[in-house]
Amino acid sequence: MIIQIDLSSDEPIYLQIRSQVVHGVATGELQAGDALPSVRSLATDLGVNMHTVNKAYAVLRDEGYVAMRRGRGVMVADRAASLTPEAHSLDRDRLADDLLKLALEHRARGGSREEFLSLAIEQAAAAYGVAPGTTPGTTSNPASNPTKR
Amino acid sequence: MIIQIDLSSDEPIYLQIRSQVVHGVATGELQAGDALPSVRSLATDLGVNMHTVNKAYAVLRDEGYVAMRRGRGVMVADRAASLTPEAHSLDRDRLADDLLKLALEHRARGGSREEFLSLAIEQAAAAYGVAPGTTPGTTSNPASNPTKR
DNA sequence: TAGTTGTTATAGTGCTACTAGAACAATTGG
DNA sequence: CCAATTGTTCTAGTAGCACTATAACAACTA
Repeated sequence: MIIQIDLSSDEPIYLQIRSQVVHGVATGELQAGDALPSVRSLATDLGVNMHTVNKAYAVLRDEGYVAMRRGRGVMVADRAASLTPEAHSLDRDRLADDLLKLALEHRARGGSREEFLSLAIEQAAAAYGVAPGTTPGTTSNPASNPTKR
Repeated sequence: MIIQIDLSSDEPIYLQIRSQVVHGVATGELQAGDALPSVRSLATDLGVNMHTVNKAYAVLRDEGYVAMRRGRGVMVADRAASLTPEAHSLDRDRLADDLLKLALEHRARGGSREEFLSLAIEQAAAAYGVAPGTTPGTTSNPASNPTKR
């Protein structure tokens, strides 16, 4: 998996790395067991410090996305195996919270509910890599997202 | 309008203030022309420094939500009047971007597209203060949101 | 004129992001 | 076993942001 960062971005480097790994997990480009570049090699590739990459990986480890073992490296974890119902409920609450914030700001800007929902449907389709109308299975829909952006 | 802050929160104080004003604008609790507490008085009420409130108001001014004039105070702006089509398009792009991020993270956590969309519909309804089934007008739906949370 | 308001300037504290160098411990492969 | 690689931990420094603190200045109101 190719990881790229934007040094001029406001977003911290370690969060950019995190986002891209999460993105890879979401699209299926990264499967459980896949090896990720080592802390040192990725740091060299990106031209950043070792500790910055280490922090990104540590966050991903705390979130259950990867497993780190010294001497062996970093690999994608089987997140489904370590998912407690409480954790899922927390994720759901956080998502609901974030969606509410977006909807409120959209309304404050004069946007309509319909516009918000049509964008939500559009972006959900992009994230899941399907046409907005279809109803695919939930599991594994590898990469292939020829969306704009 | 009553503004409250949580000093123990991770979110910066000035952004907490901003969010609550935006929330007020969204629900209609704050109408164009309404006066907001002065920088100094709100700072005293909240127990924070004047500059913290000033920064919050400055952000709101830059976003077009309020107008500040020295000697007179701060009032809610008529945002619709100062909304260029380009600005609206930018807002839309940002929202789409944020929604895509949320959808991708949701998928990375193993969540389904259907779950994401049902939450989006639910929270949009909460933000617009209507039952999820109805199709109300876009404009003015004052406060009244007896949702959980 | 006096009081209130936003505006600006300087300065200090604490925290986070990032960099830097170094050493240590577990694991792997020759 | 030995050397290389990997994650882990430590100390330390720079830069920027959030917040506080004083103070002065400028525009508006009563």
